[in-house]
Amino acid sequence: MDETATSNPVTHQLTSEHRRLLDEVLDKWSLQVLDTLCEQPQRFNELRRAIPVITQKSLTATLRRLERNGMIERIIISTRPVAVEYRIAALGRTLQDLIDALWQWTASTLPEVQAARDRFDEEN
Amino acid sequence: MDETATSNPVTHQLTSEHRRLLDEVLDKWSLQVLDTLCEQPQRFNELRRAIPVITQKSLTATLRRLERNGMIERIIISTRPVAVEYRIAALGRTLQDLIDALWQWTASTLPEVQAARDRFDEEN
DNA sequence: CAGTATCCCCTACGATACTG
DNA sequence: CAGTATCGTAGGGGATACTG
Repeated sequence: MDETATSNPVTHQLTSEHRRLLDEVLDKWSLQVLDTLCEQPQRFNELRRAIPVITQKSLTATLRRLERNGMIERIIISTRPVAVEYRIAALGRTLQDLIDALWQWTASTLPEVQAARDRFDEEN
Repeated sequence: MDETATSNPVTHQLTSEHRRLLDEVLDKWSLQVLDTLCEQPQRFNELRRAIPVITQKSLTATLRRLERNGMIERIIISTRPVAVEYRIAALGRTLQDLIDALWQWTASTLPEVQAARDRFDEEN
């Protein structure tokens, strides 16, 4: 589908559009939400429990943004107290490996990063 | 080197430390700075020219943060008007493939994302 | 249950001016 | 050249209260 950037390590076409897409998808809470939804569909309050530190407001905003960008789907189940289920969309699935790679990267480099921080802070 | 998270897709140890590391390294300008430095070391004003939209202030802040986290090195060359060179550090190199993957992901999915946005916006 | 609606703060960022 | 210093603004996000 895309052989645009196949062997083109240097000249990226980094428009602000591309950067803003990453901004929207890699923002403060998105990774954790996507991560959670990659495992299985979740209801709104299930997500709150899965990510306890997030506020309702931020969770709503994150879900709306991800839905708008086609990363997740919002499914309304018309029961009496309405139920809403969020599930990862096909586009969101394409991010899964990247997200996993990012988490693994943090896990494996955090110790060295912290050492670097300590060095930097005491030099300063 | 790390077989910690090799076959562990579900239970990440997502402490706030890990998330904050991503926040510091994947912030608004970091990707572009790292990307540029991965190609070759750059002086301060070279970086400004490579990323024209960034302000001095933001570039300085980004460079300091990346240096503090061990991603880049700041090398002072004591000439009369002092020269400073920034270069990618070993830790920063470990991010290179991830960054490339992220850019490629944006490039290949942006059209679909925009279609999703259009759909979302007209439904609303 | 799944959200809105407010208020409020804080800091990220831009713009501009200045400096060793 | 490679930055600091200062001012000002927009909005991201928390806390809290309310609703179909």
